[in-house]
Amino acid sequence: MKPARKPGKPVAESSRLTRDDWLDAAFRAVVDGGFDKVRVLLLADALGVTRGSFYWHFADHAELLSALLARWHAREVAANQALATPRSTDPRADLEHLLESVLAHAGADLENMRFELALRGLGRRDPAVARMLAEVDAQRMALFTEKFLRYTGDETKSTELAVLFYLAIVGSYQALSRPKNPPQIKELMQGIIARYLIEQQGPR
Amino acid sequence: MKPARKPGKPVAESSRLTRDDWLDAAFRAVVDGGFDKVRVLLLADALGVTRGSFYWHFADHAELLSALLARWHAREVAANQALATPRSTDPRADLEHLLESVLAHAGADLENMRFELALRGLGRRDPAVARMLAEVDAQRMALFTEKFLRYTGDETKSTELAVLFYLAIVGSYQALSRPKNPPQIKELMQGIIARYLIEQQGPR
DNA sequence: AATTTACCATACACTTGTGTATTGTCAAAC
DNA sequence: GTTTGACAATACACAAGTGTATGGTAAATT
Repeated sequence: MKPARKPGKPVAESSRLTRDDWLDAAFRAVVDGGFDKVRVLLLADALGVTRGSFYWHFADHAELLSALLARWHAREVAANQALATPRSTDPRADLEHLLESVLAHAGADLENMRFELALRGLGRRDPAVARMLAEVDAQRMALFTEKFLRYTGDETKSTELAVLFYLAIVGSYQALSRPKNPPQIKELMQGIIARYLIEQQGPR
Repeated sequence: MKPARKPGKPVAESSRLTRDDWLDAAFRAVVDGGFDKVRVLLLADALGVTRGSFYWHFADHAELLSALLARWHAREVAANQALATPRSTDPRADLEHLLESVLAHAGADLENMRFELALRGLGRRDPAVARMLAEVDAQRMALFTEKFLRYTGDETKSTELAVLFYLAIVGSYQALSRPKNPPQIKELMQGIIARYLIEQQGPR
């Protein structure tokens, strides 16, 4: 009846809250409602406490936001690093795996997509956020370029296709956010790669 | 010294304001600052009057917003209709003209792009806005499909390429909003069309 | 010339958000 | 078993935003 949460246990249903619990709540608020739904009272309600708790864990509202952004950035950089090492010796399978990883499918992916979308909205007003996004975009674009290069062998072709496909993925985040679109667009892209783009290729 | 503004004269520097002046001010506020910068006091300051004027022209803040959205929607539908009738007998030139029209270049185009970006942010919270955007997206996607079809002759190929390119354009609105990108991406797309995608074609 | 009409200013009430200060409480450490 | 410290509740002050009521003014009508 008394969970007795030890440090390091992400139980998230204990009696006392931690700084990360507030960050998770803020993340959820961004996902379903945007950054202006990150308000201290709303988060406190969601967590079942009052605002008094918040100002123990964070100096102010701004600190919560910057911590949230820093966490996102660190996770994205790590994810990109993980994707950088090829998971397969087959360049085609490797490229498709990258596509699947960056495209949003459902569940947690969907949440990350919504968060990133809200983040891009922030980036239009906050230059620091814009820089952070530009850095992550550049990393992912480099990933695409490299995978396309392994697959096609053509340098300029790879950079151009990487730009086109990555921009299409970013665009799909919001122009096609209706139900059952993510699977569609994934197969569409795979089909385009297979049928139109790579005619005169040969894996090295 | 006294302009004596007659009805229908868009002087925009007269003594008294009109409803459209407020809409223009709201548009500007959205372009450089987003929808939450559309506040009655800020607009009044920008227009050189006080908030008393606003509540003569509009019932409330919500009416201003819906009028602004309605104006945008009407203009976009008109623009799409204008683009529907081919401007050239050469399908390739027609397709490239569509690309140029939808891509943002500079000046007013840039402003429209920023507005639409902010609008997509709104659409994530307001289903009515989301529907409006989806309708315009569908119209533009149909345009792309038709132009590609005229160019390639292949039905499924055209729809797939239309989706890919239109999504890339939407993505370019925000992932590449740095200076001197719009011209780059335009030529990148034209190059991709010319070099990779259309190999086995012939205009009908 | 008088009056209406269109537009603007001023002042107030209300709401919603942050931040701060003070006090309360439970569990662990001593 | 006290004491300490991490966490939470309550209450207040403050700022920024909308909306409303009411009065002022200049131009257009008549």
